[in-house]
Amino acid sequence: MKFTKATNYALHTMLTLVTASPAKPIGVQQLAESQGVSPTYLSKILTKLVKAEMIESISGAHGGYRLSQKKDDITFLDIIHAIEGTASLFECNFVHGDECSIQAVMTEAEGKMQSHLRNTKLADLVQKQP
Amino acid sequence: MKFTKATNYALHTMLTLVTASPAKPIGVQQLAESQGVSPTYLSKILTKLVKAEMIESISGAHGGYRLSQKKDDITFLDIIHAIEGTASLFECNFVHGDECSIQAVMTEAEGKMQSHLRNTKLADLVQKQP
DNA sequence: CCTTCATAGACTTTACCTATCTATAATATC
DNA sequence: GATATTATAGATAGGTAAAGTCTATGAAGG
Repeated sequence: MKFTKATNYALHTMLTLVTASPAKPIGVQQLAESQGVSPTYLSKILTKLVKAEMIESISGAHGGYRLSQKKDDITFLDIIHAIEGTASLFECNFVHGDECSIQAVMTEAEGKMQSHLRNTKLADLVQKQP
Repeated sequence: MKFTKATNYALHTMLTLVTASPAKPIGVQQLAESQGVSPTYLSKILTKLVKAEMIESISGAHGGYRLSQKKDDITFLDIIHAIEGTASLFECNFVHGDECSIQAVMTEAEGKMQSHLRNTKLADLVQKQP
C-alpha cells in the first residue's frame, strides 16, 4: 500500500510545468533528465495527464508539454487520480447483508485525505520553490 | 495503490473478536470459514496481530484467538499499521535541496486519513452489527 | 499418548509496477 | 519536399510484493 513512483514523477513534472512559462513547451527529455528517469517512461506517464486534459503535448521540433488549464485549477487530487485511477483504496468484497460498516469507516477516512488533496493546488507551492 | 486484502481480513476478524465473548477463544478454522479464506493464510495474518499484542493465541484443544486488550482501546489505525506497516504512503526519494514541498502536502493528507482511523474504534461498530 | 490447534518456513502463483525498445505519426526547419 | 525533432503506442521483459498453499514443528488438553 503505497503511492506509485509514477505519481511522484507526475507531481514533480506538473510542478515544473506550473512554474515554467506557459508559452514555451518543455521537452520530455529535459523533464526526464531533471528527475533521473528515462524519457520514454516519463512520456507514458505524461500521456495520462494529456488524456486527463491537464496538459497539452506539441509534437515536432521545439515541441514538448505545457499546461492546458489555468494553474489555479490543478489540484493534487486531479493528478493522483489521473495516474492511479479513481478506484477506492479499500474495497470489501465480502457478501454482507447490505453494507459493510468497516467499508464505511475506511471510505470516510479516505475521504479526509482526498479532501485535503482536493483543497491543495499546485500553485500553492510555486512561491515556495527556489 | 490499494489496501491489501490482508487488511480486510484482519479488520473483519478483529470485529468478530470484539463482538464475541472474550472468555472463549475462537479457532482460526471458524474465523477463516466465515470469510472464505484458507485457515493457514489467515493465521499468518493473525500472527501479526498477536505480535502487535492486540490479540492472544491459545494453542491446543479448544484453543484459538481472543482479544488481549480492552476493546475500547483498539483503533482502526492500530490494525492497519500491524498489517501494512507504518511506512509513509508517499516517499519522494529525489535529492532536493532540503525538503520536498510535494512530500509535505502528501504527508499532511495522509495524516488526515490516519487521524480519522485513529479516532475510530472497533467498538464503535459493535452495536451496528446484527 | 494422541488429538487439537497455532506457528514458522519454504515455496508457488499471480498481479502490478517499472522500465526498455521499437515503430509510427506529427510538426518545424531548411 | 526532405530531414530532423518530438510525442504516442504497442510489445515485451524484469522486478517486487501480495496472495495463497503445503509441510513440519511445537504447545496444550483430555
